[in-house]
Amino acid sequence: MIKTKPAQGELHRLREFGLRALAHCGALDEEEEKTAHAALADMQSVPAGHELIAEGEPLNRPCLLLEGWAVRQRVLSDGRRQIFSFVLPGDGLGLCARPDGVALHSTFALTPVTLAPMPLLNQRLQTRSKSPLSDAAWNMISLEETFLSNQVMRLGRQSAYERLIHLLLEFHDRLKAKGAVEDGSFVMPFTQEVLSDALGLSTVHTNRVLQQLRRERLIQTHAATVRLVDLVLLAEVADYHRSPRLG
Amino acid sequence: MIKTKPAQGELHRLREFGLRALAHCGALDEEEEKTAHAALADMQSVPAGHELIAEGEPLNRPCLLLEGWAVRQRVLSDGRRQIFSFVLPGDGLGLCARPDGVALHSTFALTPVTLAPMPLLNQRLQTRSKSPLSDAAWNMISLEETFLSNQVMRLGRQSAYERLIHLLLEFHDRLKAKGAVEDGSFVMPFTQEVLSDALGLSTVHTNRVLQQLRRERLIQTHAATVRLVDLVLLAEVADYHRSPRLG
DNA sequence: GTTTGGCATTAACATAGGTTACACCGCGCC
DNA sequence: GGCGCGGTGTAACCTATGTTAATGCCAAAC
Repeated sequence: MIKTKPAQGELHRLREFGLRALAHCGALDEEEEKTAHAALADMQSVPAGHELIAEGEPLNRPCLLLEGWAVRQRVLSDGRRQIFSFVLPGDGLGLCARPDGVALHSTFALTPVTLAPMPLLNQRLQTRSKSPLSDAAWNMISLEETFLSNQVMRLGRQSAYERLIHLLLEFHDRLKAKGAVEDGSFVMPFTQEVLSDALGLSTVHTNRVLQQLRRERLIQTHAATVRLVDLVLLAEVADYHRSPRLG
Repeated sequence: MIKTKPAQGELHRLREFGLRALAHCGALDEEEEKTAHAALADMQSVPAGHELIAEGEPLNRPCLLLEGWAVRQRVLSDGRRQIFSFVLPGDGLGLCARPDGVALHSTFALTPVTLAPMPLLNQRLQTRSKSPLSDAAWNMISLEETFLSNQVMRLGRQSAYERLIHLLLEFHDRLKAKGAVEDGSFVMPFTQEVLSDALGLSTVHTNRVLQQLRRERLIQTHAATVRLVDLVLLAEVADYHRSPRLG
């Protein structure tokens, strides 16, 4: 896999972002902050389209995603793809509660990504030491589970219209918790095909529903930026409930 | 909740079944077997239709399901129900890897069930002691995750026909691992509505697909018993792969 | 600056699956 | 033995979503 260091100027910004993301899940004490700070120096960039974790791979290299988006996915033997969940900047990657865990899904960079290995995260999960950092790790795992549960609900019992809204709201809230939302608008740096593979729809239909939402003035888009215009109404329509753990 | 002891005669059989189920996931040493044996004395029966674990409830009372079937489910505010996973006899219930875990789904008895509290299971998860019983607990959790992943794949990217076959094969393999399959046939003690709510289909369509499978002589049914006639062909059609962890 | 290729958009058409409604069947209950 | 009820089986019809294919747009590559 091709890996490079990010540009010098970026480095500082990303490191700060990483520390904030960790602290957001559970405030770090001084010692932990130092360890995390050191780990963040190891950050690496990977181009879009690369596989970050292969299905079946042992999960022993936890990372923090500092920049870019990734997905967890599986592919049927005839090529149909299902996206299970999204990994956003500030999210953990390759975490595992089980001692001998193995990846159930392949993890895949949607955009160029920057990530930093964060071995402490799994260590803390394994040893069950009680610390802010282990809180952070458990929080991340716990959120992943919540999102997966929502994904099942969407796919099983919601219409395309509801599903799309529900997913957009999830993005909104997750990004907002990371300070990446401005007046209801945020960046979704990927194609409608990705959205379709997450929602279990065809690209054509995903596009139709997007058009409808625009016509109804529930969302606005330009380039990769989406703006959710009426959050309350959208949440109502899609039976969406904000995860309390998003803080 | 109404709880009663099962009949005397049953008690012995169910206890043996419970011990075998635990041992199947990770062979017990003598001491653990004694503890488990004692715990199994506390078994209780709950009538069909009762909620065993409420959504949001803290997961601190792990149990072993000894008899009957249960489901984990969520319900949308307009009443649409989605079943996330099934709990079969011999499966664990209320397990949680996280220290402060809370149920994401409501767990619900499909039939009258008998279950035994098994506090040791969570203890072992929490303390990370290395023992056969903790292997068993992790195995159960790990299987749950696998099945949930398969559920997403089914709902997102498979046709009704494929979905149904895939789920039937999953039942087959899980029950077979517990010795409850005889020449490809096993008991599914619940209505087609349950199947529909698991597969994200209407009951009418579930019925249609069942008819089709019968016409194609891929399955046979009588009363609540199903027989999968050609396992290899079925697996091929539904892109089904047996979980290696089923032993 | 032209070409090219990926992506969004749109239209026409096809179909899987949903909805409603009703008949039927077995079973417990009076 | 008749009645009521929950479940299965069907049919007719409807619609959400898939498929195919064509068009246009824009940005990167040449």
